[in-house]
Amino acid sequence: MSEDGQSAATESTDETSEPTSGKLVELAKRRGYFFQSSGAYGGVGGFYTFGPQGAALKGNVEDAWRDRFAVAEGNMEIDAPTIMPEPVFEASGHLDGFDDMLIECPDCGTSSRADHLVEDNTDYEDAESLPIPEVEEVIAEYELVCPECGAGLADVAVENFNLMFDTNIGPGDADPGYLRPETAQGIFVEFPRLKEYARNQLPFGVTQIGRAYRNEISPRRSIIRTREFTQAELEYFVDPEEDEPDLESVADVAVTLYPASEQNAEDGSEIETTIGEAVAEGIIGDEWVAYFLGVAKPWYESVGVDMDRFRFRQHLAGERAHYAADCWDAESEIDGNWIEMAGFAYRGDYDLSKHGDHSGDRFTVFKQYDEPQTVERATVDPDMSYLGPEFGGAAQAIVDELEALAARDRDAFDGETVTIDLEGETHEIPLEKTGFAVEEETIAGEHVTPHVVEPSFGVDRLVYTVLHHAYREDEVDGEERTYLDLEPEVAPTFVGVFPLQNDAELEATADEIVADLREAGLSVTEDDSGNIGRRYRRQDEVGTPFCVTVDYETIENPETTVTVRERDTTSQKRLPIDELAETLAAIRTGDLAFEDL
RNA sequence: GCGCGGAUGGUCUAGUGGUAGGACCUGAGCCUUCCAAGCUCAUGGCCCGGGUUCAAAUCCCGGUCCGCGCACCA
Repeated sequence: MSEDGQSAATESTDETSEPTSGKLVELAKRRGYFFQSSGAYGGVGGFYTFGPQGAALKGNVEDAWRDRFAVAEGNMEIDAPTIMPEPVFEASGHLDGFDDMLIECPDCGTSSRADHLVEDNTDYEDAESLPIPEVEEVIAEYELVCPECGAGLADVAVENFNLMFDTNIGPGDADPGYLRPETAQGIFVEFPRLKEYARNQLPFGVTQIGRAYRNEISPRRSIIRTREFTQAELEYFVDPEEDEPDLESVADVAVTLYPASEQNAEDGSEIETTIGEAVAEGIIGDEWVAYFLGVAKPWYESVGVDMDRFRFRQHLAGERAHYAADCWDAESEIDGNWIEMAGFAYRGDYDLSKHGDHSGDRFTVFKQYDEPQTVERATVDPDMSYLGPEFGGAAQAIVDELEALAARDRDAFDGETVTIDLEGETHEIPLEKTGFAVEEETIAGEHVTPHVVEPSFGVDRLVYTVLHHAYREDEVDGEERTYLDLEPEVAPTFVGVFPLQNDAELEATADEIVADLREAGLSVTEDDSGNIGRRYRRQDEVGTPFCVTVDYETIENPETTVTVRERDTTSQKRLPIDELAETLAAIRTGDLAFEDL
């Protein structure tokens, strides 16, 4: 976590320019946000447990995402299994595409892609499709060497490494399955049924919040890169020819963009613009992607991402999947490094077409024309009682050719006989034996494969960013203080309730208040230990926005008020107990501000 | 997976070939009429497995985990 070099790459924006990751990870461990899993058994790499505060924060973030991307957009949410059978991943391309052949140099230890080595140094073009023993043979035959140190790689084993966790479905290994490497496939696979729920009307969107698994070679940076993580994904299915996003509603959203052209430029930099302008100037190539960027930005802000440390970065041509026309990431800055929090991709019909090809089902939507179209169609209905005896085994081939010919060249049926060329031989078929006819057909519509726009969010990285961007250090009355400036909407604990001192009467009143607030649906913690300042600091450190203190005025005053203390400013106001729950609930939903009390 | 560095109560850390000390936290009590105060007491630890040794938390080897760099990140 060195400061040099890294922080120079980006202009840090505020008082937290000093790296805080170390301190944050320590706080997260101590206060129950997240920590290494299975610690009692030595820990396991790339797996983290969200503690009591972390699970609540993550849940709140997921709820906020659901409100915005499912409920507010009118999309439907599903919950698919995390394990799916092998054919799903054959179709999706993960079985091949996620599979790397690695070969490790015995001398210098460098790992290289064995298939790339072969392709670069031999005439083989698609080494990835070769079985491993054959790749090993080729390496030995061509005496390929390590690209780093030049050591010979003949007789070095090629390891197959697939980033997917595999398992067996049921007993034995006849039915392999995989833990999904992204939640998206669970949506795509169910498309034929989901489109029924959408009553075959495009556009429609399906969301899913769930776990995905990748057996990363090297998990890093606490919960930034783990082997099990949570995604919140929206697959939005559109008719590419007709559907258009409501760009107007997000046109004025101000965004920081880092387009590919700027990344490639010598002195490129981020661009401050609006969604509307970026589309007008062609910076964002796809309007759907632009729309969801416009939805995402204010949402990120609402859950507490610092907009001075946030940008959308366009994928460079090289990092884009081949089917993606345009792709942007949402990135946040953590100690001078930009990390990817979400990807917004226009995936075309790639996914649905693949599943349509590989499965027996139809991954299309029937699109009705405004007016039914009448077309003339030439058909044949061959007389098999003639063709069979006449041509024997070739009869079926002749039928196929007649059908093809009718579609291709109606004029061929103008004469007394029809001429068929079949494997060099010419056959004359009497016209009346072909059953040729031109019919009028009414076509009500067509089957179209929808295109997919995919906003895909990493929830863990977002939670990490929210914590990191909320981390604050300041001084209160000369004492150092650490607090988390979490948005009330996502803060895991919303209010702490304290009796000012050890006093049965104060404690009894505090108990009643706690019960009231909990009944109002607020997340409440009660604390009567130590002096009042310590209790305030405790809540500051987990980011609890408000604390209520029951003092002697509360039990003496007929109006029975308590103090409400706000976390960031530590300022206090007195509120009547009977208005407390209602007022705090309104603050949490954003309908009321503490300053206005 | 490779290289470098690291691992001591919940957290942060001191330390030596002779079985560990501090600070903070936490709990109990006293005190206390609003911001980590004070006093008393208490709980709690050498990452795991081998080896060397009379003796290993310390030295050696292997592993696990963490951080960083490389590679990887459809």
